[in-house]
Amino acid sequence: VKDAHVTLHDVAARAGVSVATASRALSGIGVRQTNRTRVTSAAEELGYVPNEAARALRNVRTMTVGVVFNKLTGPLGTELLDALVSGLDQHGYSLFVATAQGSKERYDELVHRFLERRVDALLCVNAIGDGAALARFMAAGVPVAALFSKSDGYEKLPLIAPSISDAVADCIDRLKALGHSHLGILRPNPRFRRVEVFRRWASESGIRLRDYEYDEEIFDAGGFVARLASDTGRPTVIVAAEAEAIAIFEAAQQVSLGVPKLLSIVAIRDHELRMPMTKLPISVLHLSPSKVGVTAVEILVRVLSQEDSTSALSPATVQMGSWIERASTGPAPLTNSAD
Amino acid sequence: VKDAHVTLHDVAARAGVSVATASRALSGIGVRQTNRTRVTSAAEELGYVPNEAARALRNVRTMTVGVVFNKLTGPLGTELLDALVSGLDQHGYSLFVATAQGSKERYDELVHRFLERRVDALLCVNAIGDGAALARFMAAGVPVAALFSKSDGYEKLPLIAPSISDAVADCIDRLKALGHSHLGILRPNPRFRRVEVFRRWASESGIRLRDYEYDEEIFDAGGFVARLASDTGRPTVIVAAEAEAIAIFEAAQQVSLGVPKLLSIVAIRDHELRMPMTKLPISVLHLSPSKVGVTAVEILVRVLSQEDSTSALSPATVQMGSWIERASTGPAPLTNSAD
DNA sequence: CTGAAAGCGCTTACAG
DNA sequence: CTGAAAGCGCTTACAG
Repeated sequence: VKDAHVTLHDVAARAGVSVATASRALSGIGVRQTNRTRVTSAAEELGYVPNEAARALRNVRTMTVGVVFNKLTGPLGTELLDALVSGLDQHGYSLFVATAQGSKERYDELVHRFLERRVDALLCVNAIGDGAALARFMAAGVPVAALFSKSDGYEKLPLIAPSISDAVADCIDRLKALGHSHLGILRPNPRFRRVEVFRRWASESGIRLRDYEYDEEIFDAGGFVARLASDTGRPTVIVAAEAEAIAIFEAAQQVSLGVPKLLSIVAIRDHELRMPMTKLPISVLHLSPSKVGVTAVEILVRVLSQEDSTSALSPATVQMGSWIERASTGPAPLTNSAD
Repeated sequence: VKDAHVTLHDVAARAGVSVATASRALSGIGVRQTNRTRVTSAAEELGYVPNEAARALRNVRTMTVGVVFNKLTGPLGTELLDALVSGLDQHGYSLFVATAQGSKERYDELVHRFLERRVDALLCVNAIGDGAALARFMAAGVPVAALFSKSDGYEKLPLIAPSISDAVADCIDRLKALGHSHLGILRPNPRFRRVEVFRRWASESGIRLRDYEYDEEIFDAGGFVARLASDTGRPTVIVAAEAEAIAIFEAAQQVSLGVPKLLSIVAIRDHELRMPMTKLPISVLHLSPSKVGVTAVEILVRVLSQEDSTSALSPATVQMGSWIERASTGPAPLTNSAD
């Protein structure tokens, strides 16, 4: 029962031509007008659907791209994937998706799997593992790129990295114009590289920067705000992830630490999801991972469409941040400008 | 440069055997021990990676599954996808992903595309469009299932549908035990089928149910709570989507409509994302779309592994809800039990 | 156990 | 413009 598929041979027979002519007619190569119409209508009547797998074997290209995620869940991944799948689709590529769910071993296995699938290109999102299969991709001239971040054996891959430095610059410029000279950043303990971008721009603008570490799991906004309120030398602006920024905003209102009158707040928004729990007008640094996807597709398609498969994917930095000012940031209070 | 891939022919040559023997050795079919080792080591040395596309052409199966989404973004989609890709992967299948981004035409095109790819099975999430290509899938004996919901031309597909009725039953039972007899449901205007499930179980338990419609975009929690507070015949429990439930909780506190003393609240949680804006202990009906994915994979694999490809995918209903009680639900107040 | 051969469905030089 | 033929890389009856 399986494979009741109509084949090119069937079409050719019905049209009374050779398979070669049928193939040419269907792909728009020069054939006599009469033959063309006969073939196309035969294909139509029979419900012919070309076998892409067979075509892939004959041609070298499979017209597929593989993307392997470290973790798929989480809003960043979804947005990226959405951009990738839509973009590649427009260029005729189908996308294989795989996820390692945090396991290095799985990650390497999945990369190898796509080698077997003969994908035309490979995208490694937040790559981890030994990258043993990468050499084979190189040997076969298959372009491979890392997305977002890379590590371990994937270190040598060209990286298409996200950046928010432009948006941070906008934000800092604006805060400075508002008279702020002391900025506090709330960050979960260990890695939170974004702080570094702020540090750089702040120092360039002559703005003091202070770190506040906290436990992501049990952030006590009330306590934080209380400590802040009793600190006469406190920053006049606080930057935090959106959830924490909201909590701080609410807590600040309750201890009458007016926002933005006495304290300005900037949120970093990780995702596109509607955030309806609050009507609070928070100024925000908005991240759009889809921009990384769009850029990745552009770079990929450019390389793939070249005859000379230099296979040289160029690394890139994608500005995925944007600065949106709302009412949670205002002029710096005069009171504690001189601490 | 492209396709510097080592082929089975190369391996056979180096091992000094025929390609047939090489093939058999690699797939563990009976060959002499000496030959087996020679072939495997030859393959190892050459870095042989089997060409899955060629294998697919020869065998009938491509060991691929296609999933087309109506919309990929949004937490439901991600969780479902994660479950699908992990599950199928374990059974050796690779997953093609596509998204129509809300367009019916695109949806149909993408389904057709997967026909060309000769996927072994097709999953249609929230299918829309004329479903013109479905007949071809049928003819080819390729199993196709709809996930979550179906419409238009996809109506006749077996549906793997999510349900929360078990969790709702748990919730209602509990509320009844707490003495509640009047329940209010907040729902965005048009479609919000979930309400029906509540209606059914409420009526079975002899609980009165009242609908409140609202505008999702500009829900005024303060106004809602104010109206509620001044209504002596108000429900003693309110069910709402999580965002709105939180807003109501907060608003209720401000007008001293104590939760759960005077009003119990139940939230419906659509996704897995950490929801840190609130420390509020809200009782919740939790949705896990990944369960739908897991079930889909089970059903699919069962059919695919059958010799007699009956291609008969069975429809199923997946309980994806769970009832989690916290402190926002308590005993019904005595005051307005007799309205 | 092993090899030569056929064939999966297509495309494309190669001759007419 | 057209057809017969080769070949993409594999697997599997079919004979030895």
